[in-house]
Amino acid sequence: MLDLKAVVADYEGVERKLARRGVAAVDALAPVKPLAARRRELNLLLEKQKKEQGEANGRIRELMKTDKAAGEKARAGLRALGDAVKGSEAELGEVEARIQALLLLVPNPPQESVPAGADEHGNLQVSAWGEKPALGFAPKPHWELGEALGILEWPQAAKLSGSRFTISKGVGARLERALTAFFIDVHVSRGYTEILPPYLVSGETMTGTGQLPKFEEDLFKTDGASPLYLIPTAEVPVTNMHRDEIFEAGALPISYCAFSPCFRAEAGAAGRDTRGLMRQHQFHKVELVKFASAESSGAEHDRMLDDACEVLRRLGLHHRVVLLCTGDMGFSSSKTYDIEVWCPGQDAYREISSVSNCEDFQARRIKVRYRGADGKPRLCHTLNGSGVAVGRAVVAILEQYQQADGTVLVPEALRPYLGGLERIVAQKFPRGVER
RNA sequence: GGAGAGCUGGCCGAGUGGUCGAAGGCGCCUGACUCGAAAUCAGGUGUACGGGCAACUGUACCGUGGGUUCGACUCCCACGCUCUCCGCCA
Repeated sequence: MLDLKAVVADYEGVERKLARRGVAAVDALAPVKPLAARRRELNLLLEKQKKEQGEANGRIRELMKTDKAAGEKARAGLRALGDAVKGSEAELGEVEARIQALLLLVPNPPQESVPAGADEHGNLQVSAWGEKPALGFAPKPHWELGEALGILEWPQAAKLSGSRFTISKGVGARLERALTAFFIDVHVSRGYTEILPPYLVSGETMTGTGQLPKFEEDLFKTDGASPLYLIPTAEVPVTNMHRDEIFEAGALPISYCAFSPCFRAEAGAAGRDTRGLMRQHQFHKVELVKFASAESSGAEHDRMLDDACEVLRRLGLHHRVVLLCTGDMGFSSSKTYDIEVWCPGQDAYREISSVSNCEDFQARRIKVRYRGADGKPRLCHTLNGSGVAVGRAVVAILEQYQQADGTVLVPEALRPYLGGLERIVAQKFPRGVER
């Protein structure tokens, strides 16, 4: 959320920064301007009225002690003043609620260093690690490999839940569990604290990180009197964990890693990535979250990117890093790097991690602050990044480590987590005939 | 799910209609004393929004939201959360 004070102080400046996101962002902000002016008027009026009321009440208090009759008489005249205060309060509350509702729909302005662009074609490659493995045969996509190996299963999943769900079996299931443990172990060794958060959260929590109110159609929601939402990423509960808190100076940065399943409605993605593991309603992810000071968030952002890349380096997975352009960034982010891993079976680099600096955009919504050198509370900067998506790591391993005979080598770093397994070979599981 | 108790400042805790941002204590900061520290003494110590170049200053905030009242931490209603006991349960 934008700072109303900043919007009022320099409307044109804020507008110019927002314009890099496109006209829709500017249009979202426009109606705030007249409301802010009205809010200021009401604030001044209300303070004046309250001061009058306070003074009048003081007089009555004294009167009641000395001359009860006169006091009773004075009471009657104050009714109007009390009503006026209530009226002003009501209108101010209404105006503030409208401003709030509008500001919640305005995206975070991009940092200066973010390149301009309308969509993913404007993204900028900033680095790459490793190279495309020389397979020497026509690589298969992971869905063919997974099915042939018997470790990934879609027809049965569709029977249970419909499209965009997968069942992992045998080594396939163990592979996800192994990757999860491996990712967490790497991040913990590099200073992150492990968190296992709730997977269902309130609407308030979803609003704190920016999923609501604008992106409700992307979320799964429970029925009932007090509905809850299924988290689309552990970023949501972990970032909201410190809502309304003030950190003492020196406590920052605070770094968390959290495994969770992620639930996404994938509204609007009809027909895209319908095969395989790429785009599921439910997937697993290890998420990184940091709370940093305003001064250090840029450096922490780079460090988080490196932490996410580290797990891919240890797995020997070829990948590249792109800096997202203004048109491709998420709502809450001021700057985002995507890590794209090479998927030879799809002949494409596919996103496996997204590392964002939200600056104070989320912190303002959830009031997470820290004391600066002067002892005054300041908003934290929040950062989040995948470290990394587990299902997509399975995809990359299957596709990059596939062999001509259809087996898949296990990256060395992962073998201790799989009981020393060096190679995934076809497995058979009991199966009846469908009738 | 049922019954009871409670929710006040960083923490503990007083306050049952008016002078309460709120007693007292703890913690923390500053100063005095000390070679230094402890102890002791004195002073200070919240957040938000607004006004002022600034020193400063106004208003609000006692779980949340309503209501009663000239005036609510204090009375009424609803909700949330915590704790204890009972039931159920992986």
